[in-house]
Amino acid sequence: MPNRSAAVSAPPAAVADALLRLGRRIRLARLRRNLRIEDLAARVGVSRFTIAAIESGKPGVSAAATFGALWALGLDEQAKELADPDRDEEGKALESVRRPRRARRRAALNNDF
Amino acid sequence: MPNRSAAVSAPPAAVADALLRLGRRIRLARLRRNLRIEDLAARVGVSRFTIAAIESGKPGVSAAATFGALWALGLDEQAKELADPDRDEEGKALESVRRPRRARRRAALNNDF
DNA sequence: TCGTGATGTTGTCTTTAATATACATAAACG
DNA sequence: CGTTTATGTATATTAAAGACAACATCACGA
Repeated sequence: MPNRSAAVSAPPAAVADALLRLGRRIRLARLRRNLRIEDLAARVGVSRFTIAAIESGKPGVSAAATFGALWALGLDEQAKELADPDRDEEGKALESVRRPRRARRRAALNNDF
Repeated sequence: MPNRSAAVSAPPAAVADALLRLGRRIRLARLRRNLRIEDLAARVGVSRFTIAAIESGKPGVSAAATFGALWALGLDEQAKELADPDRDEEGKALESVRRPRRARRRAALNNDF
């Protein structure tokens, strides 16, 4: 994504690792199905270079291409459960009773003194 | 992802839905933690507009930004298990005994007749 | 082993993702 | 309420994502 963002040009190690692992797994799933990069690319609707980028874990590929690859391989079930609110124990614990539509910084504390 | 690719400009419904759902969930997780878009953006290393794009399910956002948001919210555990080869029953079933490093189209079938 | 074909690599070009700024809107909270 | 401020929207800018072509490499199967 243009105009250098730290998240893409130098992602946190955890993110870079996740993308690398996901790429290797997509490649494995593709080979298991005996699909060429080009075959998968056609199913997803991108060029073979984009699939190659996904499989090598490049940070810049679009989310649509990445999830599209999972979908084209029939691996999108788990993707649907990503960030499931019911499983977000930390989030549930932190959640206040009311669920605001906007976050708010703690009060400005503009009191005198 | 520049240069219009069908996968991004008009993703399959299943992919578009997945991105929309993921975006809504990221927003919910952020609000539960009482973070502003800007706060999350700072953690991820992108601008607030990119987080807004993720939360609205835009297909073009980079995978690094998307996974970075999950990571910054502490929701990356499930992401690590995406496309787990051990759970890919279809893939395991299709897999040949040998695991080739390249897919190959079925024999050219150039036999006479 | 040999030829075919899948994948890697390099380079160019086009399109657009991501940024930044400014302003509008509307939700929180006192 | 009324003020504060988070978020939405619009525009302009810029750097990179993605496509395409050509060639190199090397794995696979006959």
